[in-house]
Amino acid sequence: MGRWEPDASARLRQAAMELFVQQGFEQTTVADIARAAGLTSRTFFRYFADKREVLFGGATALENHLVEALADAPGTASPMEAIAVALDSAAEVLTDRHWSAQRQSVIAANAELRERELIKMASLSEALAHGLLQRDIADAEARLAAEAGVAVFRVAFERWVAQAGNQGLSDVLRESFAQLRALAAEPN
Amino acid sequence: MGRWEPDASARLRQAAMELFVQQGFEQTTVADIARAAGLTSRTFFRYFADKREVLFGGATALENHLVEALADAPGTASPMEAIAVALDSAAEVLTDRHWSAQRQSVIAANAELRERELIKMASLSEALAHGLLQRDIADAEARLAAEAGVAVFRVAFERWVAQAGNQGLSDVLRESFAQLRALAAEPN
DNA sequence: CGAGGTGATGTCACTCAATGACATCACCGT
DNA sequence: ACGGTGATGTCATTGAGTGACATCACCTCG
Repeated sequence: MGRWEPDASARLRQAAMELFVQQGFEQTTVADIARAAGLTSRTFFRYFADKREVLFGGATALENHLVEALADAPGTASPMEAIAVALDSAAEVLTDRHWSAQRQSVIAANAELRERELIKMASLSEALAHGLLQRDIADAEARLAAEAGVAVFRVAFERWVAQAGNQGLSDVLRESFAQLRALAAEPN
Repeated sequence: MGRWEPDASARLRQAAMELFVQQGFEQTTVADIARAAGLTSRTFFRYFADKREVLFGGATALENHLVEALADAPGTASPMEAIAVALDSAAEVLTDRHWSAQRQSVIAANAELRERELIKMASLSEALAHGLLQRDIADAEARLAAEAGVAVFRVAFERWVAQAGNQGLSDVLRESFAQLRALAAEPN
């Protein structure tokens, strides 16, 4: 037995999620979270850069996953095709729809958390654009394809967590991509 | 003569911009800004919800402008066409390219400011989507068109402030929309 | 003209997020 | 045993943000 309980980071994440669900993000202090996890605030900030970040630890992992999938996409794929392949692989990580929904509702209820969510999405977009550059796509084209792809992802993800049925994320993504294609093909 | 110097809000904005440019956002305290404007921190927070907001006062005005332009777009316009019309009207507000560039560089240098910028863009996207709903566009379609349109706007705006030449924002926007059309038309 | 209301600002006290410096102490290998 | 290491705690401090209340020039109304 170690001197300390194991998995301090996971305990903090779990305690934070529970408290946020119970009393909301603002009403929960970092000291509350740390106490619930049997630690001190100082230790919280050793694991998370700030109070919000405790909810976004998985975002970096997701981003890496998608970037790898993009790199593995067929070399013959068009930019949007490659982006679609990459986003589709998110379904491999986001398996627990209920947990995603709970996290989404905490984030939706707080402006600061929505901001953080957005910058994570922007980071994802940049990473995907960078991946397209590796495929000799021109800069503006790559950024635009990545931005549009992430826009599709956001819409699809929200539809996926909110749906009454049990459609897979992949299917919702496919439908949303088709919708964008239709929209952009119209004269403008 | 009034008891106080006029335009407290404008003085705070100006002092903030100068200090941010000189020493950066983080290195500037709210007390610094207030002192430079001949006021106290407490008064700063009466005008701005938080320290970041002093840079984003114009965002609401821009949003309103675009929403009005969207409402004025021809009823026959397709969703993307209407969005393009609305975004084009931004050129009427964003006339001072140098000021925009200066503001952009302050924002780009700080993660918290980038977050705030993103949520303003998201708010713009929501407002535009809402405007499309008024035109009897289906929800998912409206959100997607708005998201894609704002993605185009972001790319175009950055190109506009960074360019060496003197191309108008309208022209850059038109080019970026054409680029999206080409990207989305490709098989995926 | 004087009394009282109004609105913008100041003052004070406080909470909480965040960080740096330094102490503690179980465990591990030598 | 012994010193190093790493995870944690303790303490002090800064700065953002807020609530309660005071101040005071100006305005209006009797």
